[in-house]
Amino acid sequence: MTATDWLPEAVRANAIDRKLRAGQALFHAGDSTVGLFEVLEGKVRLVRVDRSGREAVLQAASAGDTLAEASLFSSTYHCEAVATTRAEVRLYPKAALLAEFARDPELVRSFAAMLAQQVMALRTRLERYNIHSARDRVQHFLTVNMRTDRRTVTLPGTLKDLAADLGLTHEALYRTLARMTADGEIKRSGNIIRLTRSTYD
Amino acid sequence: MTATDWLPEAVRANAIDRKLRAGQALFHAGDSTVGLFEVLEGKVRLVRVDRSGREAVLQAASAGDTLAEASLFSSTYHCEAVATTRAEVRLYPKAALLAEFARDPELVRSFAAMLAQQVMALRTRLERYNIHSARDRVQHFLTVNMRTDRRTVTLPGTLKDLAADLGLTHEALYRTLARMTADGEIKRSGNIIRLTRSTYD
DNA sequence: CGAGTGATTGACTTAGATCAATGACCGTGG
DNA sequence: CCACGGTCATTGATCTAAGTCAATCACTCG
Repeated sequence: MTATDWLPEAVRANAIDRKLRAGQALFHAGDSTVGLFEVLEGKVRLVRVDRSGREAVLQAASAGDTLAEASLFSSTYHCEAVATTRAEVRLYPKAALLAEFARDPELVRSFAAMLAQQVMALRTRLERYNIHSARDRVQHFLTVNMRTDRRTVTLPGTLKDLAADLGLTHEALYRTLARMTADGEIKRSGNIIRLTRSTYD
Repeated sequence: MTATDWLPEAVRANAIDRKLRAGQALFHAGDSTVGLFEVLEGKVRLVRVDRSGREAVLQAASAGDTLAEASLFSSTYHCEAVATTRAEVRLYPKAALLAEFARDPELVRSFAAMLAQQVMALRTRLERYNIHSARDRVQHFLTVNMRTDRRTVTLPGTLKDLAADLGLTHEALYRTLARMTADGEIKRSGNIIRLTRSTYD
């Protein structure tokens, strides 16, 4: 379920790791594309800069995220990539990847499947962000991430991470969870949240 | 640049159009997947329902949007699709699509390229949503959607649509634009916004 | 043991949501 | 041809939920 699971050995073997210091650029707009990046450690940002020097973040990638998938189908980059912390990235060179794509059509399908999955996940997060109330946003998250028992959700990381993921401050999340617990809507034990059967049904 | 541009004639020829009344379901969780949907008119929602009947919207698709790309690689649906208005959808049957995929590897690449593009666009919108200030959010939108002259942005639809896209109420957007205009940051003429050179640089 | 981080709660402020009203515009049907 | 219903654009007033600042406690790690 990691974003690079679909990559075959042939491509992995050609990967190149690279360390970056904070502030160092990975590529610039206009550079020729070199391949697919995976962030191993630290944080890397894709940024577009307008003529007055204002920056707009296109993506903030952390460990485990992939970068610049679309660049595989384009000859130059259209944004900057900069490490915002000391970071380590892995490059899967474009040539090796495209060669594998040509040799193995099934691989392209896996790639497409992974991308389709991502599109869905991103759209879902986007919908969540359209909900303005913190409580409803948490509800949305819980409903979507319910385990198959349809009762519990296991939180992946820290609550702070979750807060960032939900687009809330961590304080707002703590308070919201506290209120939901007080109202008997959920029960928490460690990093597991149990949905209490709603009263109206 | 439409989401279905990559579809070849062979697949288009097999498309099936279908009209839905408001509230009508397109498919249910557990149903076998039938193909890729394109919304021609109206609105269709992908929804996940939890055991207490609470709904979480996974995607709200309007005219021009595509639906359930990931279902091409899965045998059953994992959510409900319901028209929220009278709507018309076009179905590209799975069999025809997969057959074309098998016949023409280049097509899968086009599909992947389109998805990669979408992933990037969605990630960018997500980053925008992480910005809490309405003004900075508008700035982000403008910087990202600047035309090649790097000075002007042409608004696609109505301001209300844009507001929804930005995750703001239309009132908030009007006010923000008014303030930015008053501050000389932008100039508006019709649906074109011109970025005034920032003062600090 | 002290530094660093996560979890939590309190107090205060504010930006944006909400409710409301108005004018412009546009198509349409009588 | 014009009145009318609908939607967009815009602005005002008000309210509240979430952001911000701040403090505390628990825990881990070297």
